Amino acid sequence: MSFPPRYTIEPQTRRPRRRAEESRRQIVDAAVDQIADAGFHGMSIAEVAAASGISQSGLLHHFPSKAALLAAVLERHEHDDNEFLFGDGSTPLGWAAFDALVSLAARNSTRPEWVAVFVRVSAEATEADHPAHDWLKRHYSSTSSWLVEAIEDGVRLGSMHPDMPARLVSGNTIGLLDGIQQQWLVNPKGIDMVAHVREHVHLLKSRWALPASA
Amino acid sequence: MSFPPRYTIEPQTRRPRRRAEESRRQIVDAAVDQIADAGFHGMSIAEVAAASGISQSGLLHHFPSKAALLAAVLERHEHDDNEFLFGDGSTPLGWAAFDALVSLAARNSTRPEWVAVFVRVSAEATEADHPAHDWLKRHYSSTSSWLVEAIEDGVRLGSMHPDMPARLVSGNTIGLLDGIQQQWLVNPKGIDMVAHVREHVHLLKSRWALPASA
DNA sequence: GTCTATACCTCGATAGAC
DNA sequence: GTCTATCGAGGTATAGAC
Repeated sequence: MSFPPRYTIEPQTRRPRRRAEESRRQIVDAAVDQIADAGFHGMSIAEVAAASGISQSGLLHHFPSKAALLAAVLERHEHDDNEFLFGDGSTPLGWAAFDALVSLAARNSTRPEWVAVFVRVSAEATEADHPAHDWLKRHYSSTSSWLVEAIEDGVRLGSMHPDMPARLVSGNTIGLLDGIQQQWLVNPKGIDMVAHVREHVHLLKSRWALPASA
Repeated sequence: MSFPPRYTIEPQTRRPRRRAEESRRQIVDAAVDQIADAGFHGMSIAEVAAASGISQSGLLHHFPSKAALLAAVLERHEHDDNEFLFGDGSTPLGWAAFDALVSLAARNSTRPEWVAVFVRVSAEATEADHPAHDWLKRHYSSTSSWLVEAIEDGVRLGSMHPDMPARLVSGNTIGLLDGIQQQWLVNPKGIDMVAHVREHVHLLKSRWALPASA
């Protein structure tokens, strides 16, 4: 029979909460790389597990399914982008919104994995029963209405011409951004994403910008 | 011992050549549908075989591998597009090239499966060891240089401004086309591809067109 | 929270009869 | 030219010990 000592140094369980978050972070990191290389269809949770130093079942403990893992990846992507575009809490208005997209292109030039993730998942998720289909629809509609509102504000503020076709311009701008990213992935050395996007914004300004009036 | 009859009606072997071509056509048709739905990664030759009324091994007799089947699909796609753009043997010059792209968008509006095939395969083939990677690189470089040449001709003919940045404009136009097709797949009712592409071409003309001089 | 073991499926491709 | 049968690999997910 043994009594516990009066004063014990509790093993302290090494902050399990903290460890869990660390594991999740590593897993998402590895998933980003895999999706960037092979798309969601092409990614395997076994390989992601191996790359993040955990067993396949260990991974599934944190993310109960492949789709759940994808959701975590997309959530981080969206969070990062929003942080970048609206980090200071303010929403760019008028031409500032288009200038912000040029900055976004510049930032994306430094993160090819994320560009690849976005390009691949967007294309796959076009399918109606893809696990990211709803995400894609939300992404398009929110990005598009953000740009449309920026244009409406620009018109209201007098920096943009009232005849500017907001929906067409916003769809075209988003499409161009997506399309250029794809070309850049195929040929990173040969394509200057920033120059392309900037040229497009110049073109829009040359057609629709009004002289700043007070 | 038996002699062959003097006059025989040869069994005629039911034109095996003809049958083979018919089988191949059906298989490619089914593959187009499958790739349109699930991409190349997501397509399975077993399902394609089932959909085209042949066994899996029967399919592999005509196309020895999955990659070979994809190649056949892409070949038909490219052949159809070239037929449409250069059907009469002439190459559109100057603004006619951009107008031809508007027509192409109109035609694509009637062929969602082909748009889906293109969007998915393009995104997948961005990966360096994808079986369609070389095809994609060739596609981009040939489309791009066609447009660049059309612009150079336009400048030479005096219908386009010499300051028009040919490479940027051509990359942007191709990118916009690709990006709009993707948006259209997600929301066919809400996106008018032709209107978007036409607006872009209008924009370019408003900036770079020169008054026709004799 | 992480592991091993495994169930169960689908895939691409081959072998060989007809 | 088309079939059945089968191989071997690789996929997601679950069960249960530690």
